[in-house]
Amino acid sequence: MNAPHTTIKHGRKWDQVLEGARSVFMRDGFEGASVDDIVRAAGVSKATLYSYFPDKRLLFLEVAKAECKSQSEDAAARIEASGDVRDVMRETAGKMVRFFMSPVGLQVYRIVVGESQRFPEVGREFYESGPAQVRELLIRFLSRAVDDGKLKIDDIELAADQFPELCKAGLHMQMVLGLRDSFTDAEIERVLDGAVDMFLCMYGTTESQKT
Amino acid sequence: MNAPHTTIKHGRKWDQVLEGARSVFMRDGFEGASVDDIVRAAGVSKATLYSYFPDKRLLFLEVAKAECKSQSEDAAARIEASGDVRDVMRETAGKMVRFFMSPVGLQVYRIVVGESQRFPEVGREFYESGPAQVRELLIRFLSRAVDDGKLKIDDIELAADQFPELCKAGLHMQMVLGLRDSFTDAEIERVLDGAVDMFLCMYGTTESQKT
DNA sequence: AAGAAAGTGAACTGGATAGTTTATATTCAA
DNA sequence: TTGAATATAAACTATCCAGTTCACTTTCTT
Repeated sequence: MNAPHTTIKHGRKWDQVLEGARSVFMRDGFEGASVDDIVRAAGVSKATLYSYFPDKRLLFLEVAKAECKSQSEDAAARIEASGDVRDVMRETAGKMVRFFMSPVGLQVYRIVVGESQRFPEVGREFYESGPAQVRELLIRFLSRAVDDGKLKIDDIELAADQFPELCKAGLHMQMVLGLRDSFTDAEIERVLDGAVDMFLCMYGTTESQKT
Repeated sequence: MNAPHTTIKHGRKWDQVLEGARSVFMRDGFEGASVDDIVRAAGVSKATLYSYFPDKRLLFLEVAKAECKSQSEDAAARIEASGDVRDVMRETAGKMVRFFMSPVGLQVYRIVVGESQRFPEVGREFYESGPAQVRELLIRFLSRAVDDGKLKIDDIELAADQFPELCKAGLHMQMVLGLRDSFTDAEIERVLDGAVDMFLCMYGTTESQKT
């Protein structure tokens, strides 16, 4: 479709394989997904799959990285936007939490957690391409806000670690453990509002006391 | 050793099997641990293991529950103690985070997360016997503090979910993903102090502003 | 149209592992 | 001491699955 012969990537079926892998991994997890299922879903032969990806693990890693990339680019667009600190944080919070709690976000997390013990590069690459990107973004955003006198933060890195944790308070664990498979918007907003309130209570200056 | 014939549990080798399973699961994860390894570690025959536990998953669940139980009892002792709110929270924070970040705590988490998709009762039972216990404890503690006028909290359940998240800000994920295998006491204390400061900034009344 | 590159399918290798069975041995209570 | 309950060792069943190979076909390029 896009760029007929400009594809510097790999052969024609690369995307097809990746998409098949994505859908099967998301449905069945890492161990649960058999390579035969993946080739069937991708409509591709096993030999083709193995001509692109040396093994199942690397294939998964590629899927996870693609997800993280698209996600963190999305978050970036939001956070670069200027505007009231509270509003930006509130929107960013929404973006983040809706990703961790999406089926894809949860499944990537589950698999990465499960595999990063046996395959440390899985954990590392996931972290670099997902959480670390968001963290950098937040750090830049917070630094700017501090420079502008809109926030007062001694330890910006700590603050950048605290915020995402607050945003998923209680929610993420229940979903990851399969106790709940969804939350209402009201339940989510309660947590997000709580996160932003608490964050600004600690680090806010003039604008933005508790709503 | 203890209680020669008082053991209402199961036969004589129950504990032995459980201990062997614990050590192998903690070393190799769930999929990584073979039942043959476990029986070897336990010094027990395979048939014996299967006479106590119907399958590998239930065996793991028993191990995880035992860990959680001992852990949450430990946390209970600390939090029931009266004293300055800040001190109790700070100590509780330390307890919690040192458990999540212990090899056993991490490994139980990794396995439970990995398996709770395929086996929902694993997630549920883990949650009930670990995080939910601590949550209840916190809720009771915070309610008391609110009644005594030491804290001001509208949504106590939210607060009880926020606190543990703050305590592991940045730390837990890096360990779970294998990016770091330990943190210095100073690194941990920075996060714990930050958690307590932020929590009390939001919910504190008279005593306990930022240190 | 022809040769090269990419893809196919199906069988195959090699290895792992959960759970069962059985014949034998140990433990323990009465 | 005896017999019932419990434990053992080891072989066995029954799968399952990642990754390879190869003879053959499709697609692309020129």
